[in-house]
Amino acid sequence: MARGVNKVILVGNLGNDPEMKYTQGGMAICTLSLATTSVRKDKDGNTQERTEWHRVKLFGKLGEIAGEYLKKGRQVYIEGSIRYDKFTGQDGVEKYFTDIVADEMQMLGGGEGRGEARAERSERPQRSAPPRREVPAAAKADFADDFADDDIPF
Amino acid sequence: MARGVNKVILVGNLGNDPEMKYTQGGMAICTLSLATTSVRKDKDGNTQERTEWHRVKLFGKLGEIAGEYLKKGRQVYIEGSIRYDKFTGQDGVEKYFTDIVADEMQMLGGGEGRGEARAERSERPQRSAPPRREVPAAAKADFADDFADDDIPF
Amino acid sequence: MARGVNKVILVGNLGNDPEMKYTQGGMAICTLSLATTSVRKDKDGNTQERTEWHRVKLFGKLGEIAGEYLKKGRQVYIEGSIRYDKFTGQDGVEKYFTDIVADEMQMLGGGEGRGEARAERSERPQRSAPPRREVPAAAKADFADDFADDDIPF
Amino acid sequence: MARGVNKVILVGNLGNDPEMKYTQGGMAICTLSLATTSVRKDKDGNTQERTEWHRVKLFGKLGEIAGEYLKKGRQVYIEGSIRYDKFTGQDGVEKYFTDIVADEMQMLGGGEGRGEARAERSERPQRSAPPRREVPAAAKADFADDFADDDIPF
DNA sequence: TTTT
DNA sequence: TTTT
Repeated sequence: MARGVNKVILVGNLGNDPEMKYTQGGMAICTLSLATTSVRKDKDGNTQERTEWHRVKLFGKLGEIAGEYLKKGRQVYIEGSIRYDKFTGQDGVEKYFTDIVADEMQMLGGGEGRGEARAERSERPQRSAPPRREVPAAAKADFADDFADDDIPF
Repeated sequence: MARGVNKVILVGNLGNDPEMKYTQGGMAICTLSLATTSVRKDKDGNTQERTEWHRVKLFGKLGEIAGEYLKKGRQVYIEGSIRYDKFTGQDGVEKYFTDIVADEMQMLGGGEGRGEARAERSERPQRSAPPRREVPAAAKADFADDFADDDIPF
Repeated sequence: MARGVNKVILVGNLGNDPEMKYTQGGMAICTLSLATTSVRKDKDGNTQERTEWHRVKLFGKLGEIAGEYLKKGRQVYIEGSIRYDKFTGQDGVEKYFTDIVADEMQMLGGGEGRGEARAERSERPQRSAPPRREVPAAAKADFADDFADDDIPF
Repeated sequence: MARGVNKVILVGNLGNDPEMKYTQGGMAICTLSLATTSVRKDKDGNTQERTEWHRVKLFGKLGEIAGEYLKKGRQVYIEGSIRYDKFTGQDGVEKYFTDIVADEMQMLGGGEGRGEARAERSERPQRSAPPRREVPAAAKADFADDFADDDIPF
């Protein structure tokens, strides 16, 4: 339920391996650095490239799958929403962050030894049993547990 | 032409009237502050709202139309891409900005005295003849002029 | 979970009031006829319009909300997927249908007496208690019951 | 310019090599058969798959690039719109077709010998010089010619 | 800062 | 069949 639409669709390549963290409650938080590059010709006919590096967050089971299967360089489809956050550092300086919170992830390219995974985020992040346990390549079906609300970082 | 997909779809309401600027070359830059609100129930069953304020930039003719027809409170559909920028202030502190660069805009809601406009951005921002001239409600057809590349702020 | 992405985003106006049906199990099936119009200039500079009429299906609680709040003429945002079906009539002739199966719906325009509703479809269609009962304007939170699989028409 | 939004985003694999046709004016029409598969668990916990076969049309230069680089089995990203058509056969029977008209195409998977291509459709289909000529892998930049309107099949 |  |  909401008022408005906040939707992001990305296809890009990972600049690094996924970074994994876990909340006290054991929920996975996976952070991806995802590159999308646009190209245009300038007035001299030269090709100008510009790369955006998106910080993508995946929570719960979706984050576990991402951490398990994604690797630096891998191409991935992400669907989610934009979230803007502001923190004040110890130095009193305000810092701004923009994240893409993923609802859905799909590995692209298939092929040799690349595995296959796709998952969608349930209504809200779900407890993952023991962190880093073996995760099936295709998730989403058994998002079913409940989470202590304090665990959810948004 | 590009490598990857960087697509944003927003439906929200304007928190303020559009802000207009013009480059030296006369190209319009319209900035919108657009709210999207998501709602979820916390563990106590209370409704939790969270509003994201998107900074949306519209260039050239699309920006002129936005400036002409949009008003505070108005509901609008935006399609575009995410752009991350970093500037270093005179104090030496780095500042980060995230913009949604609009490719397409459509006013929603119709009705009494609300006008109607929809436009898409051409390949790259286009020179607008004299700034603030009368703009037809429905644009896109005559994006045809050329721009000095220095005018394009990205 | 899936292989591939099949996503549709529509903003349009209803050509008629919603059509409601219910499965034997009591699940609502709401069908909308939604118009989207594109415009282009032909070589003579004349404006050419073309309207697509989308057949949108909303199941379960999402369908109940649509049936309750939407009316002919109303503007609506739909997110969903395309589904192609083939039936063979009694005359032995094959008939093809294309539906947009909605995952999410949001009424647009707000304003006087138009109500407000937004909902998302849960993993799979959910049983609605008694058909046509009073439905809150904003759903999605309590998609929780289970459905006999025979009820699900896809 | 338009009233409404009619947007489709697909990621899928080609069931066949692209089919190429050319209008009398020499414009390429490329037709793809693109599979997207969704998976859900039925009440017995069995995995149920359903595959949609989308008929995707790419016109002009975009169609030439598709014809040149895509092959059966290849994974591709398509952005476009839905178009419904009705024809009456010689037998007097009405036939219905649903096409996805592509505005943008991007080959996925990259890697060994797979080439790389992405293109966007210009405002309206553009004349391609000689059909089947050598086409650069990344298009979109020089969509510039004009087309006899009769050539455009929609 | 919007909207319902 | 809608809407502007």
